[in-house]
Amino acid sequence: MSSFSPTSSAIVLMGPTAVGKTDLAIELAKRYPVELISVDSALVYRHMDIGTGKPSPELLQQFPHHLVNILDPAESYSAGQFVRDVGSLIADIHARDRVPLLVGGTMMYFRALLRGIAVMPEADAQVRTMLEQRASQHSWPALHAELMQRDPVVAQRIGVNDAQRIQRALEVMELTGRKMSDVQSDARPPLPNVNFVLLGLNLPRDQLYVRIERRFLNMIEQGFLDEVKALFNRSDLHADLPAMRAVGYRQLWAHLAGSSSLDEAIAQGILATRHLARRQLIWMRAEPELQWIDAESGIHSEVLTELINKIFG
RNA sequence: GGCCAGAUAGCUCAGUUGGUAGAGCAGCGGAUUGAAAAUCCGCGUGUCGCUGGUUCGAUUCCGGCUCUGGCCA
Repeated sequence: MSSFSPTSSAIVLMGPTAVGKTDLAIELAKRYPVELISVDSALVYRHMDIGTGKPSPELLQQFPHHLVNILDPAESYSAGQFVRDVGSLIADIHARDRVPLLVGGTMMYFRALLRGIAVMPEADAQVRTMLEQRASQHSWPALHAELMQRDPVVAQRIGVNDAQRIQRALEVMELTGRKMSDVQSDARPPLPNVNFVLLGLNLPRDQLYVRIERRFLNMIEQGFLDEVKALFNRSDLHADLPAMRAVGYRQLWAHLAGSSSLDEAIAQGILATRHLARRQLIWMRAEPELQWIDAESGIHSEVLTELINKIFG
């Protein structure tokens, strides 16, 4: 059996929300010399603990996770920032003769890490405001038509109603003077020398959906609403922030703002979580190297054992 | 018990001047380059409650029945 060098390998553990990624990662951390890196666009935020399913402070102390609690909810993170952060983390972990275990469910971050992401300017609040004003005057399809003139390659893969991507493409042109399609073609895998071992944790869909509902209701029992209330009461936060658009937070925020009953907000939160899980699984299916692990067997999975043995001998 | 209104997709409902039907939501599939737990796109056969009648043809019109609301007793 061939084996990989631990100091050039990294374990990637991805899975839909509520499938049990954290539990499995902790089990691995108990048994092997790994260091955990969270790959999660919501766990980066402080003060968002219950609704994100963040490991408890005790667990985080015992099994430290990189890239957890690194930002205030008023700030925003990005796939590009993630790739920069994770690159140096992986190098450091390898230098300590340990194996990085990247665990999470933000599939775009995994994609950026594995296949690369172009060097592009960060979001620019002024440019975005300007584009939103133009959109409210002329509509997003009109701006899409403009994009079709200026950068047809990118325009053709963006829907005429996809406000977010139309805005981003025009923003990049505004800030760089280059077509986004040109800029994107520069993307390269950022860590070509790291051997990523891809594991995908999954459960049958109906079981996953049951777990999602149970977990959401459990979060409510744990005081999720109070957590959102504390954020809602902060004068510097608002519903359009990336952090406040997170599943569950968005729906409970809307309830606190008076647009739905608590029961409705809970039902909508569960629904949004199911939708999230479905989209996560779609990303995972597109990953040809991914080895699927049944969450039911978890740490006892034969596939997992075999791959782990290849890394650690 | 009487009167009235309903009964159509998993749910809420629209519709067919009689030629076997379509929206929203759910569900499913997909896209995804600094907001990604975001954003966008695609997919609609279901004894049209049951049963008789009229008709070339009934989910549609008529009768009976069943069930569900509401009102009256």
